[in-house]
Amino acid sequence: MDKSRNFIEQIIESDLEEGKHGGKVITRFPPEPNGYLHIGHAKSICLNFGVAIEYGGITNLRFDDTNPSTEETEYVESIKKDIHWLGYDWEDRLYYASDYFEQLYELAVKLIEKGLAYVDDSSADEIAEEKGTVTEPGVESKYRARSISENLELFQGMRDGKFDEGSRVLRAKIDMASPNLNMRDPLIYRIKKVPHHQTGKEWNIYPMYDFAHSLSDSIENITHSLCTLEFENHRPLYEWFIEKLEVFPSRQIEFARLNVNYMITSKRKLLRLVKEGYVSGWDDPRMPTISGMRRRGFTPASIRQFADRVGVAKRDNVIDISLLEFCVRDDLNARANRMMAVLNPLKVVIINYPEGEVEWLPAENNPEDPDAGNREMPFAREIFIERDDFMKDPPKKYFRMAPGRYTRLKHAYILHCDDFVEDSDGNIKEVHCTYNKDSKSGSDTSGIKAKGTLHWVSVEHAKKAEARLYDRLFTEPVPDGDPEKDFTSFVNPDSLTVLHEIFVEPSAGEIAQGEQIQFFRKGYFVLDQDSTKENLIFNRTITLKDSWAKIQKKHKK
RNA sequence: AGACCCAUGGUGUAACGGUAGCACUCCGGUUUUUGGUACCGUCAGUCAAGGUUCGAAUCCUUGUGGGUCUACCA
Repeated sequence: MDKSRNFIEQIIESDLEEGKHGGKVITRFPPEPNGYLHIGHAKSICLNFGVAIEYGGITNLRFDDTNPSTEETEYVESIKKDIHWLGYDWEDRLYYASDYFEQLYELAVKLIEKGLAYVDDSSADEIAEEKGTVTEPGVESKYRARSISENLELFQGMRDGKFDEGSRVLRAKIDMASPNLNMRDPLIYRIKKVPHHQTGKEWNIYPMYDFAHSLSDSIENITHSLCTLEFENHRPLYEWFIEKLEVFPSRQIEFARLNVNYMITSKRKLLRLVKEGYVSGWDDPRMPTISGMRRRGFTPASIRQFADRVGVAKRDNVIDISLLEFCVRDDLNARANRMMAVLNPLKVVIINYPEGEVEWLPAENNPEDPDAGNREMPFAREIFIERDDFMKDPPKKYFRMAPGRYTRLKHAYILHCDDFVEDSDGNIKEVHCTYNKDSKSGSDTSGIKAKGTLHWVSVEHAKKAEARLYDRLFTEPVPDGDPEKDFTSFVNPDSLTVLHEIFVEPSAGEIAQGEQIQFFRKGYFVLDQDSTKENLIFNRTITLKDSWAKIQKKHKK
């Protein structure tokens, strides 16, 4: 059975068959260093690096740093870290568009010499005015007919800093009547007397995106330049520069950007969430940023799997976040060791268990992975169980602990619930049970059948910890889809719940930062970067699927 | 409304002129010392109308619906 190919893979395979570019495949990931990478970038990274790997090619990392007023090295560093974390490597091919500023300048000069570019003294407003509209053609600038030598001299003057910002631009001379607005004499250089994070004060002019991107691709011999759909209308311009300058023919191919419901990926809106304090920062575990997902406990493999499963096509899409959640659970189920933590404790006293006695019971680390080995858990007279694992008056399908019932403690014994203590308000204070000595896990000869299996920790041995429970950041599937309401009004007030006193089994105190674990029956967790030996902090990556919650929900209705 | 692009179950994606398949979700079931996992099953789709063809999701035409574009941003 052949793996089905997306349309980009099909293009590459057909190019390969034709022997185009000598069978080479070179892609690039071209982030602008003006923000943090998010889930949408992850798709692009996986696509670009993925197809190169698939077809024996290479992928360059190139920072598209042509606008020094919004870009910073802080972003350069975070972007590099995120790509490596995702599992991809550009080896020694770390480039910047700014590496090519001199070459790009020369190419602009060449365009002028060919009579295909001119310096325009018009103001931004005038240029906008003369651009025309979608239904009306534009008007040619009065500076359009300048001589080549005058253009050359003025362009050199722009470079030398002789003119003020905004006073002049270099434009390509194409067609002011083109139905494609991008072809109506687009700007290719503007004056910006702003220091650049890579080139310092060397330049007074900076190239525009279309010019820089097309020609940077060409300079790097990029064979397949993959970008999102909104650049589709730019492709004729991309090709115009390459054709007129007779340089390496990179090809731009557009695919649909990734959208995920209950998430937003607009850099501007993400910035607002940070600036306005809805989240703690770019790496808040609720953010769709790569750094946020990493802190949340998502694994690189799960994100790669997700990127693979969403597919690549040209139609607009909104992926159901449950697919991402599935990928995360699927990966974590296989690799996360199980441990026990009681998030909302209820004390159980095993009245026939000797006071002061402690048994260390072997506990399997991961039923999905026989090589994961065992650990030992202390068992004693007083334990904590989860508060909602006991009900004094249980409904029909409830099969956890209740008076008169038998319940299994995972890796330990079967308990019979004898009695419970409640205060005057009806709050359960503690539960009294008797255990059956012959029901020990692995050597159960008691013959007792227990429907439910509970997690637990020994009161005496458990460590206190903090848990941060995360949920979807928004309450609406498309938070920015309502023009009437600001997306911030849909921030989920319950997206973060902090539990200050949970109890974890002793070995949970020894896990490494960033190590994913499953708290038995409660979900996948990871140690947060704020965690210390004294103050353990666990981030809940995601809950387990919970069919009991589903049953409850159905009965409420 | 001018140009360009897109249209397959609830969601996403295959099928390249020859039996509409896969995944997620939903629903139901089996197994289970995690109400997890695994496994099985149910429901459910070619935007519309013409045309070409023995045969159309696929090619053509028209329509409809959606997206992008009028930054000295990328």
